[in-house]
Amino acid sequence: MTINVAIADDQKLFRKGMIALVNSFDDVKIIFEAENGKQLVDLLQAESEEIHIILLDLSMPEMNGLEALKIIKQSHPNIGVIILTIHEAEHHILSTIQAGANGYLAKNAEPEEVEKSIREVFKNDFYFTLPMLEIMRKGLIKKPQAASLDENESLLTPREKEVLQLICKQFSSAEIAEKLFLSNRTVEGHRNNLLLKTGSRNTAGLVLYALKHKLIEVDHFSN
Amino acid sequence: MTINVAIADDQKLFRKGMIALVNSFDDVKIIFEAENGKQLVDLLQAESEEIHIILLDLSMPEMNGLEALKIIKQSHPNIGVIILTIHEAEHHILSTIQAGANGYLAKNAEPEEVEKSIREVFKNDFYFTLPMLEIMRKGLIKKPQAASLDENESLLTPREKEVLQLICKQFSSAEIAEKLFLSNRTVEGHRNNLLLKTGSRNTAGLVLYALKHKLIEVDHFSN
DNA sequence: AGGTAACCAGGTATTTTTACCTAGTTTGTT
DNA sequence: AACAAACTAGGTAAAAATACCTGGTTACCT
Repeated sequence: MTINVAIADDQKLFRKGMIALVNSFDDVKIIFEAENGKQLVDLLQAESEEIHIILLDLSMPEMNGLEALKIIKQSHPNIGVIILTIHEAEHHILSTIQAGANGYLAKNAEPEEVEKSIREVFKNDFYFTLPMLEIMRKGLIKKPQAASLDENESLLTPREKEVLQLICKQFSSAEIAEKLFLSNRTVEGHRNNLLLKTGSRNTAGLVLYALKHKLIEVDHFSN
Repeated sequence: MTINVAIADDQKLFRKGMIALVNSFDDVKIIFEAENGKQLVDLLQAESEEIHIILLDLSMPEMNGLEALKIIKQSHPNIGVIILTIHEAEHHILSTIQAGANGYLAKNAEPEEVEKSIREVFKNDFYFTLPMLEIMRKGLIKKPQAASLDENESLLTPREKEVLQLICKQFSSAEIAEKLFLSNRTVEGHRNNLLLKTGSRNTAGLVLYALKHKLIEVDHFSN
């Protein structure tokens, strides 16, 4: 079976080179080419042949690769998209993966890797190199940094955390005191310690601290 | 060349079955087995043969797979670890990837997939199935709810948003007034309107509102 | 030309928070 | 037994936030 490939890249020479290279692979055929994202999307709509793989450059005029990727993934979720790029910036990689990219290929990659990536994406739906997986890992670690930060949580005593959580629920010190059967002054004391320990200037800082250290979740609140 | 594999799983029957299966593959050999994470780590230290792949169960007594994984990745970063599990919960997948897992294999997978995953991890250092990639993507996506909530943002005027952002940066009304060349009373007026419009009871509520409506980002703050 | 919304700003009063103190009790640890 | 840490709670004051008013200006829309 033949793998049908489309390519989008604004650099004509590079594009033509890639077309020649890809067509030299067994059972792999370039169906059409585009020189920007807009054209790619249009040609894809018009194309009658089924496209399996798209080689997509990120930096293109008119409509860049990321925008095109998002559109394509909506209309043709089954097409495997391999990002072609010189950029190795984490940001690019992460945002393309979020958008649904199936693979990533450096423009200075070996010809063998091009072939491999196409076949892998066709077969397994994705192809990522090891350094990329590392970047993905880093990207994943960013959000649930709870693990790295909840050591600091131990900076706060259980009672302080409890008070902090109630502060984040928009209760005043007096209300918190009532809830916890404490004196207002005690709660104010905890509050002061919280400000000191977290290095915050006021309630706003406390809420942000609580969020950063996963003591509360944004979604839990009603407004 | 032979791929040397170790396996850790507390269920003896399953473990023995996997050993038989894996040994049936060409040029793949089980070197040793462990029935919990602790034993795996110990045996790995003692082993003289080079281990290429570890098949690792997550739920094990004594020391679970995740803990073992972290330890192993520190001492033997080049060993490819494939997680064996019945769990398909996102949480497990994400935390194992963060810990450096090289692949993921459902316990009800086809025997062919077991072989494939071992060879892929050995060759490419990782093997993930499509649904897993989807989960990784979801984990990478920061806050896709933005679209649903930023309609409400128009509830606040530009000036109000500006004031709100400064409130979240822990500035007092007086400081905000100074920054924006306004009277303190004006800022207090904006503050009042913010409380009214957002339905908050105090500053804590304002910060949470700002977060929910993506007017600020948690990561941007220092404490 | 009138209406509306955003923006600015003042008055007055109360509540809440923040700052800087001290100090007793309990609990757990060495 | 001594010690530290957590929890409790009080005093005093200043600063800030909240509540409820009023009113003026500008800009934009119809």
